[in-house]
Amino acid sequence: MHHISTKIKELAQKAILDCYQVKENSLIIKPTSKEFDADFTIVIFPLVKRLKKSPQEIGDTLGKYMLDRLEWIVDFKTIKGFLNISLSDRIWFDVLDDIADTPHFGQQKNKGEKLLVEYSSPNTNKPLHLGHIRNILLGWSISNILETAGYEVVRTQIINDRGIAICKSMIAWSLYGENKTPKSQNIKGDLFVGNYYVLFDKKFNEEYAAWQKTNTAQIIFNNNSKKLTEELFFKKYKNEYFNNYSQLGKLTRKMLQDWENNDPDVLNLWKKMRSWVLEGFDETLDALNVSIDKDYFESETYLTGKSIVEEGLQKNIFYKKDDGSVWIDLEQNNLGQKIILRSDGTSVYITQDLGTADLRYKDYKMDGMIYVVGNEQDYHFQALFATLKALNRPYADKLFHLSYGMVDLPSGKMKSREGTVVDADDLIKEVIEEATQSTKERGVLDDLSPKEIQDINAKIGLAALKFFILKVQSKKRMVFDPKESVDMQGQTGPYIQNAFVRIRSIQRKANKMNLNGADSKYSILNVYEKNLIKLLLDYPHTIQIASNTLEPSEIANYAYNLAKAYHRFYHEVKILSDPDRSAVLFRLKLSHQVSDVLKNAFYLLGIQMPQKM
RNA sequence: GGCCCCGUAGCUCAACUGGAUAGAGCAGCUGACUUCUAAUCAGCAGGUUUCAGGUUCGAGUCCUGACGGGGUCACCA
Repeated sequence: MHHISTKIKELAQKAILDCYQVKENSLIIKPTSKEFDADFTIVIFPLVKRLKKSPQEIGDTLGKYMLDRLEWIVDFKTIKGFLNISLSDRIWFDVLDDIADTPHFGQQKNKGEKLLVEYSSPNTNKPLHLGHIRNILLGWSISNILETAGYEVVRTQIINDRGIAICKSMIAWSLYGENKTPKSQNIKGDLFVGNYYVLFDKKFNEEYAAWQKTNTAQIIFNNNSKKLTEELFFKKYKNEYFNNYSQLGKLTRKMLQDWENNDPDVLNLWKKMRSWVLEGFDETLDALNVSIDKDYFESETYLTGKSIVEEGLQKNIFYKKDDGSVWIDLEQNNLGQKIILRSDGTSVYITQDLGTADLRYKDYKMDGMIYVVGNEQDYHFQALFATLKALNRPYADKLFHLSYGMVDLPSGKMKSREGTVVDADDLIKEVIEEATQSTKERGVLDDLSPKEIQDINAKIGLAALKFFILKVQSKKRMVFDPKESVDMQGQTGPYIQNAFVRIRSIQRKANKMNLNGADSKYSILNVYEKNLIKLLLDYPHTIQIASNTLEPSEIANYAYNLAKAYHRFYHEVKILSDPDRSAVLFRLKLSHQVSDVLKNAFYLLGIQMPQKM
């Protein structure tokens, strides 16, 4: 019964075959648009040329044929090149019954495939920000969607916990930290460490500014300035200063070497500070109500890629230049030459990713992987996938880059140097605060315990934030207006929650009225009811699309449309006070199914439903 | 400059993948709570889908070329 449209399509194809002895495979069937009174529409135009008959004649012939064969087709009309088909109400009652009888409606059957999803993937030197939030929400949501679409899913991340940037915060803490800890300062661990990362930059800039006045610096400037102003020259020279003259730079590079040589003091410091950051990350993920099954750390995987480099060289998939660096030729994929290993034998970004991929295969034997990473890395992933393909990895045919656009502020790009980065924890706090204000004003939660109130406010605030981000197609760059993100009216998460809460409220009342049981006498659907059933029927299809296109926004927009249709229905139709008992029971049943699907769809987005609001 | 992505109402986004008169929300204006929760509903207004060509019965969607925005072209990640 979930396949009304495919049934109609098949019948239409049969009709074409029987009436015109022509086979038509790419028939288009779609829901009839609102301004016409029918249920499904078959587009006739493509047939006109082949059959050399008028659209009207073809439509009428096919319509009549179908009307005669299927009892639940009750009418048809050919308008211009469109054959509009009307179905009997009974089929929609059957559909609703069928949905109600389907346990876990929307859940597709097991595909027997395991997919690994990578998201979040932060650096352990500063707290998460708005960009990470988009990443995490997309990763979490697509994981849920894939599970519902029948895949087994493993949620992972790769944590960048090594390298020069990490050492900067370690140096700053050793020099200026006075043995303070997140606990002693009562600061969240990731923010605590991030502050030292910022402090390093500040101290380094001071050091650099002082150095610029020295004779050495002036000589360098005079010899190399090439007409640049002093300011501009030293801006460009910063990196070289760090590597060749800076005291702090020297300390930092020394620390990285010591780290790679397993110096116990450095390792201890590194472990301590890393654990602070990771604790902080955990808190943020908790606050967002998401989780990750398995962490991979670059500190653990950065060496493993090297065995793959050996393998690639042996199989002549990679080649070595005279200086010792290793490359792969991806010219036939239009991706040029890609470096796989540095001339000094140390690994680069892609080396790690090759290693991590194999490590994951060893751990999980997955059939494929999805990397949730910003679109500035499109090229990297093309190269990575092509390389894994060249290496003939068993999972190489099912690798996807869920490439999402940057998040801008109304004022423009987020820039850490200009302090315009929106901190994840601040943002979460803010949206919950906004929800709290709102529920307080409206007084709807007054009879609940403080804990329940807090819980509901968190659900509402997070719904606003998450929906605001997930409703946008992932590949599009989006503008994040903090003011709009806490909006709770119109096309928002709370609007959809509100539809759910209205249904719960009705159900509570219905229970008190002892309105239970089934009644099948209700037989005439109004447009609002029919519309809701049609939308419910769309749900599995929507999951399919979202899963195929890796697009949570499909679910977000679907949920909005369903909630909107319910709000309309709620306003236009008496549910409990209708004198016809069979109507009441039918509408309760319909409402219940709507609430189930809304709840499920929101689950797919990682958003929870409150019972009251 | 080469390659990749984006361009739809004042703003934020849709448009079932080529189908009928391009839809929602916000902001603005008007109306609906003694009635199942008004975080709601209805209405008004808002568009040469950046531009110019092309493909065809039919283009916001496909192709070409401009223009505008962003990304990327590291032995960074």
